[in-house]
Amino acid sequence: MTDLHRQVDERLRARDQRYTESRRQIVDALAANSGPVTLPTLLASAPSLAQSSAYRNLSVLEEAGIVRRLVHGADHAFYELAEDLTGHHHHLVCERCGSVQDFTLGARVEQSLDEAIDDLVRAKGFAARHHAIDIFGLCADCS
Amino acid sequence: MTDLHRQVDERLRARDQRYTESRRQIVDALAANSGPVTLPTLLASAPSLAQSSAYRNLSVLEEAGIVRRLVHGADHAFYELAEDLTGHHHHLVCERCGSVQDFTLGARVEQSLDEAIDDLVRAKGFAARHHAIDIFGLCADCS
DNA sequence: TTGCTTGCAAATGATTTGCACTGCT
DNA sequence: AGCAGTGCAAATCATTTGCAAGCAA
Repeated sequence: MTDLHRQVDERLRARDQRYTESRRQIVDALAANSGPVTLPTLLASAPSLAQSSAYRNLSVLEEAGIVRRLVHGADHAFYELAEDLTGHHHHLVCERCGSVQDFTLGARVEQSLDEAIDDLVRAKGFAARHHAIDIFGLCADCS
Repeated sequence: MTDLHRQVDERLRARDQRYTESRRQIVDALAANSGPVTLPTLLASAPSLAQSSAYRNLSVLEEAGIVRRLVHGADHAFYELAEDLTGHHHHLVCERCGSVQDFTLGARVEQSLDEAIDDLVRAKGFAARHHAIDIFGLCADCS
């Protein structure tokens, strides 16, 4: 059992949930992909899963802080492993084909951004949990 | 006729579309609100509009670059005037009540971010059109 | 046994679309 | 007249949910 699976198992147990075979398949499929995937893509990677179970399990995994759900206006939502399992990153979103690709920013930029956000959020009385940067445009294949 | 209406009219004409009373009502409602609004909110501001017409007109306005549509996972999408009509800004998204609030970052931070993004995007062959920063958490009312 | 999980089929609900009608131009 | 815009009702489609059966503790 890999370290990833151990962490997932732990978080599910903490919420009195079992780490079933279906859930393991979902986590494997998400870990295998380089970026966020849609439900149809996910089902293609784990053909034995029922669609409704996939949705249900993704929502359990999301509540347990294992999976993050992204919505960018395309038909389907995208799913990826939570940042604390894979590392902080952001997304390039193709406005034509809807694909989503990960990227990271240098520590310097992230830090100055964090500081600016801290100030702002304090002034507004907003309790920030995380931030996301999306870059919209055309991916290499579409442009 | 205000400057805003003049600009909208111009962009619609450029696409052979008319600036009708319904569309004007939508633009007024969006301009009157401080942040992005959902369709139900919009309809409340312009009760004589049919729901389907509101959706149809918003999509026309979006294609003409007058309106921007935001999707953040809540039930409804949010709509706001395009940034080149109102100025560059970002969003605080409340994870409990789903409300969305605008904010701006200092020029220094925006600039260092722009530079980082330029480099990145060039390396990936991605044609960037715009970026968005979303901060997720709990708004002042919900926390 | 008890209760979490699953798969199937049916429901939900935001958004889109067909169609007939109204109103610019 | 000719065609864009509108409202109503019906369709679409991702996602959610009810329910009966399977399975782990």
